[in-house]
Amino acid sequence: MEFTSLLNTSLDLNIKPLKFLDSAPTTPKQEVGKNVTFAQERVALMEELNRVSAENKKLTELLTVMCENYTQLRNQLMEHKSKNLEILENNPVSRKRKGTENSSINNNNNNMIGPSESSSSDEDSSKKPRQSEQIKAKISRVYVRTEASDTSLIVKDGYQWRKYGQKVTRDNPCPRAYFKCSFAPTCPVKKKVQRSIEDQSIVVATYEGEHNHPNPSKQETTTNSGSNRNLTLGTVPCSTSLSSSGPTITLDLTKPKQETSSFKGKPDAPEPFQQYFVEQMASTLTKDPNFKAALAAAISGKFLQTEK
DNA sequence: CGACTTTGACCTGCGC
DNA sequence: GCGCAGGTCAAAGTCG
Repeated sequence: MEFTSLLNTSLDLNIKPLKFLDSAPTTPKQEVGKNVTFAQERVALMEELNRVSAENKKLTELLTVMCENYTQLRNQLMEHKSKNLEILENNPVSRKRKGTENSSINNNNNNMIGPSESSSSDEDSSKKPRQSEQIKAKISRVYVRTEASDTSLIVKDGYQWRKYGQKVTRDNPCPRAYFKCSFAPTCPVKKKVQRSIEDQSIVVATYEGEHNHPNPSKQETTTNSGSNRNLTLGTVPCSTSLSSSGPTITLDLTKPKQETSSFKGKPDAPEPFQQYFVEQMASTLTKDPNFKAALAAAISGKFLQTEK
């Protein structure tokens, strides 16, 4: 478990200042009523703190499980890739359009997020000769969770796209939309967007090629202050958003491969990752009214202590 | 009026 | 060669 050992997600809420209440000096009889109220508040605060601590512990456990799953999946992926390479070396010529071995050796798997789609999509394996130059181009796949009721195949990645076609493919009843980057007329990047056949709330966006211009949204990101924030996850650019269906992390995998894969290659350099987690946790906690209440109680307790 | 979307037609590659 | 399937084109429609 490489990350949990490096990430200390527990929150040092410094609950000790409240202990002054236990050792509060004896008060005159006329303040007995006041003490009762204080005692009640103290009990309530302690309960609140216990609850928040328990929640914190739960979150830490959850994170541990997530990291374990990630490592497991990564190992499986590496194993799978090496196996496929062996197969390809043994059978170098395969003209099957539906061949899965081609798709498994291209860049897709390196950039995959979420569950790997072992079934279906063959769009990357069926490259035409006139697109032979594009085979070399970067191909990445991004999974984005959206509202299942949302029928628009829009993946907000900061770039400007122009839809030029839509097609219903054989293996997926949901239509596939074809987009071209319209920010720069010379930009060769294309994008295919289709809902996952397994989970229709997940939209799969496949990017082909590299943008020959900067991300037009990057200027805006510096002034972003809403619920949508753009962060940099190490060298992996990503954006987070909180929706009714829960938080969504979208990785911008259109960046050059060496940049996006550097995280995988250097799991022993998790500082930006840790920073990202801290930011995420801080963001989540500041949105939690219970946490705010507990924090306010802790701070007011500290003030009371200094006043005495 | 320009930019964008929709959608049917067309092109091309692949398998049989 | 034919049919199928994915990808692209371009005219028509829509919207701000």
